[in-house]
Amino acid sequence: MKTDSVFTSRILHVDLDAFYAAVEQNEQPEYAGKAVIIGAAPGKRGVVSACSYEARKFGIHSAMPVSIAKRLCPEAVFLPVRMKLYQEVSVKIMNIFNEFTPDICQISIDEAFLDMTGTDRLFGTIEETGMMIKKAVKDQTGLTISIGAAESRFLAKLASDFGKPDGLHIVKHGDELGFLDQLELKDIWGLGKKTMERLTDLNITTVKGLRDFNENSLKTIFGQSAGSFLFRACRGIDIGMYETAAKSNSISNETTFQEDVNDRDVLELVLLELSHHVMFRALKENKKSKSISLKLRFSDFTSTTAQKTFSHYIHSAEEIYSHSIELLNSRWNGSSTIRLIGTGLLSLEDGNKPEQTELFEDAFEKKKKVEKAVFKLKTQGEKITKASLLNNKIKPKKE
DNA sequence: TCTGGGGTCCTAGGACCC
DNA sequence: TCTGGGGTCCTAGGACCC
Repeated sequence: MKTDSVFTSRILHVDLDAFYAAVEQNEQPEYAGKAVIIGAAPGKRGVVSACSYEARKFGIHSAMPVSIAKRLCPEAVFLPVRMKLYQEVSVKIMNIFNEFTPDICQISIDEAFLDMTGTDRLFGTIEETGMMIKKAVKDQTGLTISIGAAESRFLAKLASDFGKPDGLHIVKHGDELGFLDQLELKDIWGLGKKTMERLTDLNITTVKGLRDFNENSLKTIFGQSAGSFLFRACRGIDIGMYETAAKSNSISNETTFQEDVNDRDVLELVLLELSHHVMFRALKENKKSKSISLKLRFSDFTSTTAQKTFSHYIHSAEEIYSHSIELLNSRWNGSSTIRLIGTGLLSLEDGNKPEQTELFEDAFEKKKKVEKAVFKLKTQGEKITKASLLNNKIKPKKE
């Protein structure tokens, strides 16, 4: 068996091709070879979550408004997102990866880094390893994946993108700059629309061109963090991708209305439902928080957020709701029309972390118990609707 | 053309304390 | 009386990613 010991570390980035669309085509063979678009229903507000390669030929891409996708390709198959199904397939595929290495870092439903360092005696060269993984996934699920290999996560991720679909691209030791210079600046991970605009203003249009700027200039122009990122990215220096454990966690739920709203009753009812969702998820994940956030987006698409941190933990949906209302009142004059409303918990902590409860202990303990009881019933499949929710729903419109 | 939903990280300013 | 500098926490907004 050949070995390629020239690799000091062997990182693979594995990415499922057009994942949601491919799963749907796999499940429903009559859609194979067709333009399939997963997302909001045509005619409704929403965007494309994912689409098949056949649909991409029409210029359709994810995050595009569905209304435009419909115009570009009226004959496409439009399907709703079936997240649960994709989750199941995702788990299956991650288990396949696990047969090749225990060192897996899953970064989204359809992507993972596999550290294959030191596995050459087991699986052969990086090419051979990549081909084996691709074959295993294809055989066991019928889905195709793209793999990028390099000595760093950053380059491996760019390489898998470069080879899409059904790709296997290897960035060889010593060829990092050669690989980067084949890419368009916009294809660099972490370089979004705004930064691209600023780079264009500075007459920087290529990865090579970006390398002409020294680190200090970039830090002065873009700030410490972004400047340092740009300097390293265009040189293929590891940027420490996904290496730091996420420190602040949050849970939020939001809704975009089909038509803009300025009816307080509607906003409050939706906020109540969202508050219950958020609290339910927090309990399910055994997290607690002292901070609440509210998000609003107005008809003109401008957004605002408001947040408040308390000295005690938030233990009930009612608390989220009532504080959300306060934040709503601080941000909304009652006349402008609202497109989106959302609420959430910030800076989550371990739910088991002991807490100091002083004054309102009794009231909080009571609420906590009620919430936990409701949660328990919900998870047992009982349909629980809070009395207040029910009342709100049947409450007659303002006289 | 008209823009979802769920996240993370960074920045900058203000409050407050030492 | 007016004056520092540093540290931490909170808040709002922005950029980016999947």
